[in-house]
Amino acid sequence: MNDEQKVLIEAKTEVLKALAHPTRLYIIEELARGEQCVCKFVEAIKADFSTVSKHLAVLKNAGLVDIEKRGQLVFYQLRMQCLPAFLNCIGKEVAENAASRSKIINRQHSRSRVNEPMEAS
Amino acid sequence: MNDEQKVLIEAKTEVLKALAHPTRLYIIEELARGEQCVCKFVEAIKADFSTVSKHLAVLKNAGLVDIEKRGQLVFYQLRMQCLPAFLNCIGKEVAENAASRSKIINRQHSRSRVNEPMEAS
DNA sequence: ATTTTAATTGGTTATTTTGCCAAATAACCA
DNA sequence: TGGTTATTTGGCAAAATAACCAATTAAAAT
Repeated sequence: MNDEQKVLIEAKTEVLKALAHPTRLYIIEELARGEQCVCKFVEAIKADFSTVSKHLAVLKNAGLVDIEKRGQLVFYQLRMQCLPAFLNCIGKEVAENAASRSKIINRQHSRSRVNEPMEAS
Repeated sequence: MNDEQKVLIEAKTEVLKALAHPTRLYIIEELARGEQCVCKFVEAIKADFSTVSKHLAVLKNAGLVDIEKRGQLVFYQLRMQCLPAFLNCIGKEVAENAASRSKIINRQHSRSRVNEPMEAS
């Protein structure tokens, strides 16, 4: 593995690390349905404002979201268009793997599925 | 967020956590090109055998790889078919984001791209 | 101008993850 | 049988992450 390879892999890892937390994944899935302000997440997640804000900062630094400030609210929007398809695929896999153990995950997966945007090549 | 939602999100997060490490991501990308034995990774990664083995265990527990023991070698194979497409997409994004800063990542991305299997619906 | 509301930042502590070493398995070979 | 090679497991120290509190910034409303 040479240096260039390493740089690229580490950059991709940053993106994956940003996704790899339940709170952040939840935020991403919400954003897949449309932009949201920070306050909405705080409400839904029931964590400290500062906690949510820090998670959002991680997503922003990874390039996964864009920000738009309107009035005193800050709106976050999903940036990486290939995400919904992938998350739906993971959801499907996870549901299949869990199928033998329980049916809860399966049912929930159908409900949480999100529309995937058109492929922009 | 109800309990069912939580269970599903946490299950998906496990998968993403498994991907979110440079060594494991490297392994996954190699596996996308075809099965490999543990010893090949040890060589390429230059880490302790035990370290590589533990990373592989993480991938296995997340359901990302299958194992096949042949003789004294253990072969790992990629399981989640939607991974290559997603990793290629992340690579593209990362390359674009980095474009202004440096051209290294861009060049490397073209080279590391991996073929995506047919969509199995 | 001051207060209020929304959000971010800094600091601290607790938890999780990682990587190496040494020891244990497991299959093949002499 | 005993030895060698490939791999996994257990344990521990070091590094990275996460969550909360307090303090700060910034826009809006009074």
